[in-house]
Formats: sequence, C-alpha cells, structure tokens
Amino acid sequence: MCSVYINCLCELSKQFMKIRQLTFRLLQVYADVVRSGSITATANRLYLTQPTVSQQLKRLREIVGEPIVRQEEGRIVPTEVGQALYQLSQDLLSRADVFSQYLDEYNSGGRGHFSIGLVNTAQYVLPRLLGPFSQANPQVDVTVEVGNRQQMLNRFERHEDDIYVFSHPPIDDAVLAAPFLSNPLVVVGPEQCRWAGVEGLTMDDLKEERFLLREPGSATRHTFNAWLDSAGIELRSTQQIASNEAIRLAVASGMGLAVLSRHIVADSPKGVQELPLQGFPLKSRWHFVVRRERRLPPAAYRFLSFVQGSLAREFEELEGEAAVAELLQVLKAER
Amino acid sequence: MCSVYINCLCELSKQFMKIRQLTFRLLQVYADVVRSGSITATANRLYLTQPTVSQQLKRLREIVGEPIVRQEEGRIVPTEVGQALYQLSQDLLSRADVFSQYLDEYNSGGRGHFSIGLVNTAQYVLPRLLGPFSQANPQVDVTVEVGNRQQMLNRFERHEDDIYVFSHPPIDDAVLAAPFLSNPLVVVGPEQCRWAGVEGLTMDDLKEERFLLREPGSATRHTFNAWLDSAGIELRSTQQIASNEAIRLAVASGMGLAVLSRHIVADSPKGVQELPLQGFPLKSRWHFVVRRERRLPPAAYRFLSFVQGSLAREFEELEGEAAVAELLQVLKAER
DNA sequence: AGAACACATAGATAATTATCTATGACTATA
DNA sequence: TATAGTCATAGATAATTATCTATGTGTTCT
Repeated sequence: MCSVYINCLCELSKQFMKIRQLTFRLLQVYADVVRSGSITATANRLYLTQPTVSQQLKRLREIVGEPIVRQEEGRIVPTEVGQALYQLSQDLLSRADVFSQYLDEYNSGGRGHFSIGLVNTAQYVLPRLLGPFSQANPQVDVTVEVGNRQQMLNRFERHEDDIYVFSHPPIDDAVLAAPFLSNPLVVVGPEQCRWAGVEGLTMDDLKEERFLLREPGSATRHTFNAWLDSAGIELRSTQQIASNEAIRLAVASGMGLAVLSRHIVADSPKGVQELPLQGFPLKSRWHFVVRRERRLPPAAYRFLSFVQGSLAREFEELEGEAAVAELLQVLKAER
Repeated sequence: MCSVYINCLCELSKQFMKIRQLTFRLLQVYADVVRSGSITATANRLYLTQPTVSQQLKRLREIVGEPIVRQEEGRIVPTEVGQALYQLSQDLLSRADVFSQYLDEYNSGGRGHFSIGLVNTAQYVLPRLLGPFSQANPQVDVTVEVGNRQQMLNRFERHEDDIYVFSHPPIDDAVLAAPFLSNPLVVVGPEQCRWAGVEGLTMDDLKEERFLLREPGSATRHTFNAWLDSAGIELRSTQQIASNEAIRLAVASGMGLAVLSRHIVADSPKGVQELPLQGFPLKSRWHFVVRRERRLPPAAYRFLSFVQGSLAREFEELEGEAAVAELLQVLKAER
C-alpha cells in the first residue's frame, strides 16, 4: 500500500495532524457536539445513534492527535485544542458553504461565464439581447467574439465558444441550430439615389450599377449570389469590401449599391437608404448554433432562455421564439 | 443505513455539493493536479499510480456534481467550477495548515495555557520563575491561583489546576511531587527587637512572647507546631492572623513575634528582622505537585523544564533541580 | 504511419469508515 | 440508594475508499 510512504513522512515528525483523513463530515459532527454540549443530542439531531457520534469524536481525536473534548459536569466541553478545532471547523464549513452557494448560482446560470461567437452582421442586433441579459444577470460574464463567416467557422471547428450565431449554420450532425431572428437583406443605395422612388424596380434596371460586396465566405454574399443565380442574372460590375460598415460608407459616398442586412441600415441609416427592389428583402435568418456534445454552461443556457422570453416581446419574432424554445427543450433533455 | 435520510434531504434540492464525503486528501490531490496540469506527474509526486489519481478526480467530480477539469492540448486544465474549487482547496488547505502549526506549537509547549495553584507563602518566590518564563514564552498564558493551604487542597481535590505548589504535598498515590526549592522558616521580630543581638537565643527565652500564627491549616504553622511539639514547648500566648503580609505588619508594629518564610522577609524586610533562634531556620521545601492521571498541558511541561533549567543558576538549588529533572522524567515516561 | 505518452476504464482487493445493537461505567437527581 | 441519563466500549456488518494491475483510447511528436 502506498499510503505507507506518505504516512511515514508524517510519522517521523510525529506531531502533525493526520490531515488526509480529515473529512468535512467529521467537522460537521464535531461542531454540532461543541454547540450542543451533548453527544446524545447531536446524535438525535443528525439521526445517528449515540455510539456513532462518540466514535466519530474518537476518530477526530486520533486525527488531531490530542484530546479535543472532555466531560465536565455532564456537559461535553472542548479542550483548548478543541476550541481551536471548533473555530477551524466553523471556518472551513462556512467556506465550503460559500462554495456550495456558488455552485448553486453557477448551475442556475445566474453566475459564471460563457462565450458567444458572432458573424459580423449579427453584431448589429445581438447587443439588443445581450445588453438586457447582462443587466439582469450582473454576475454573468459574457465574452463576445466577432468575425467573418470563415473566422467563425474556424472557431466553431476548434470548439472555442459556447454559442455561435450564423445565418447559415454549418452542416453537422453534432450541431443544434435554432433560427431565432429574421435577417432581411435589402438593397441599399445612397441617400439621393435615383432609384429610390421607382415603383416595381427590378434587377434589370440596376444591372449597370456597381455592386459592393462582402468577401466570398460571407453569408450575405452567398445568399445574394444564390438569388442572382436563380434569377439568371450576372452583375456587370462589383467590388469587394471586407466590412459592412465600410460598405455602408462607400454606398453613402456614391461608390455603388449593396446588399446589406436591414438591421444595419436601421442601426445607422446615415447617407444610405433601402431601395424597393422587387423580390427583396431576401429572407434569411440568424441561427443560434450549439454543439450537441458540449455541455452548455448554465449561464449560456440561461441566456438562451432569456432570449426565448424576449423575442416575441421585443422583436415580434414568434417563430424565432418557438425555435429557441425547441432548442432549449432538446438541450434540457440531453443534459 | 442512516446516511440515507440526510442524503435524501440533500438530493431533493439536487444541486448541492455532497460535502460530507469531501476529504482533505481529495483536495490535496486535486490541488496538485491543477498545479502540475498533469495526472501522471501528480501520481508520481504523491507516490500513487496514474489510475488512482484519475479516480480521485472522478470522485471529486461526483462530489461537486460538475466537471472540474478537462483535457486541453495534453494538459489538464480546470473548468470554471474547477477554478473556484481550486481556490477553495488552497484556502481550506492553508487554513488547516495553520491549525496544524498551532498544534505543533501547542505540543511543544510554546503556546497554550496552563494554571498553577500556589499556597500563599509561595507567591513570594514563584514570580521569580514565572516572570522569566512568560518573557521567554509570550504565547503561553498562565493562570496563577493563590490561596491558603486548605483552599489549595480543595482546588487540588477538584482537579482545578495543572500544577500546584505546596510545602507539604497531599499524600496521594496518584500524585507526583518534586521538592524544588527550600523554604526556610525563620522567627522574626520587630526592627528594634531586644532579642536581635542575643547569642545562643533559645525558645526558652521567648516563651513569654506572643506569637502571631497563621490559621491551623497552614503549612508554616504546622511545621512550627511540629517543631514545638518535638521540643516539648508550649506557647504562652498566640494570636491567629490570616495572611503573611498582615503578620509581617503586625510584627513590625510590635504585636509579637512570628514564624515566616525567609523569602517573605527577603522580599519585604521593612520593619522586621530575623531572630537568631537556635534550631532555626526550620527546614522545609516547596514542592511542585502534579496529578499522575492528568495529562499535563505541554505548556505546563515546558514551564517545569524551564524551571529545571534555572534553579541551579538562579537559586543555587542543585537538589531542587535534580528533583524537578526526575519529575520531568516520570512525566515524559507516562505520556 | 508508428511510437510514445497521457488519460480513462475495468476488475480485484485490502483497508478504512460508518453504522448499528448491546452492554458497561459513571454521575447526577429524586 | 435507586433511577435515569450520558458517555464509552465491544463486536458485527455493510458500505465506501484507496489502491493496485492490466488494458483500452486518444494525442502528439517523429
């Protein structure tokens, strides 16, 4: 038995407490005995028999290596060492208790940490969900990661975040996705765009325009391309710009038109306007994406619940709310 | 099995940590794993096998109810809960360590408490031992009880103190006594006493004098009486006074003569002087008295050692030092 | 791809712990 | 001085824990 080695090391210096055998149970029992001054009373309170408690005390005494209580006028009173031990017990037990409370909070999701990875476009709406959530759960600490679709896919592959937001969830069996919010894509032009007032505007009218596009990995671009393909249209002139914000500014300064999430336009409409192109807005939706195998931190779960409770109210997204509700169901079942 | 009841209470609220099974050993192992980031390394360091450590972690995980570590790039890293648990471990272990140190100090006698019961007369010399001891051992807290012989005997009977000092130790098998310091009894008279210069002064000369005596229980009185008896002398006139100090003052004011410990006269010689009566000083000695069955607090043991080391030096009491050394031997053997 | 390493799991066993019941000893109190 | 109450001890047993060895499963480095 290996324990021999270590015990030996301890035994040599003789007077050390045999700390390795010390359990919180013993301390609990001991503390109660000191408080009640009676072994029998403690036994009753803890649903034990009196000899059991006596023996626990004996064992604790052996662990400490010193008498810890004595009987005095019918009461059990701690010796000097016993008093120090009692203080220790109180101290240790209350600390363990604090930890236990922390665990509770952690499990309820009211405390802790989770990280969420957003594709660029989503950063315009997620704050509207995260803000109120953080307000309501100040002890929860959220990390928000933002990147373009490819970067987010990389993070996703490496399991780096707890929740992801994609327009087009990666196809993967080990993944759960819930479309929680519609993300209408609209065509935007500069403020004084000549197409603005045109009724029944079609893509045909715009084919001479230059279109400013996100990089090929981008979901917005992908959706737009798919639509162009299905409509059999090819753009005459395009230019690639890496950020939505840069695109908006470029559009405002008259460099061309663009397809953007309507949320972006709503968020910062300066210098641009939505054009009433037929067939638009293109429908698309953001999805919450979580990995099946990854145990979702309770705080992340709580966030999803929170979102589920506010989509209908704040965003009139009944479908989204239902989808998130279903996601939560599945997660709960798998826990 | 009774454990069922309590477990049930816990199980109902579900997420609580199973604190009763938590041992310090587990925390030690866990803390080491977190520090080293490796199960195998910890196993080696603690002279265990790798599976043993793995299983300890598993058990700890079950106790906590949450995953506490995960493997990440070959290292074991704590989860969020695991980090909190690690902090807890450190905290608890260091507290237990402090207690362990306290125990050491207590056992070495360098810290703690003991009480010593003195008969009145001894209070004139014991401070000369206790003072330096306290100075050298500031963490030791000594209670000194003082009373007349009868009062001390009562305390002794009730096991109220750790060490007693008597001139005449109570006869009791369960008692160890070491005569540590001589206590010469001398006859004293007022400063201008006519007997002061007389050569070959005998009791016969003094039989007309009034003698001021302590109460019958007193050792001083007892010794004096025994001497009177053996010399076949009966005193003409006596008066009983309860305290040595009061007797000294009474003698100084000419109320009579008295037999007192020479230490008292040495301590406060004002108004009195020793008379050169033949046969005096009467020999007597103070004894340290301890009960065999009572476990002497280490601090008390340390005090006796201290005394043993200073008697020869400070009091030229070689015999006393030997007697205390012997006492310590016996105590050590009985521990 | 193969070797080396790190961890997990299974199965076995010895040691320890947690309990109980029964009984004995001591101590107050009626 | 009975009597009741409190604690200690003994003896028995079930449960848990601490270990090991052997083996399996992934990573990581070459």
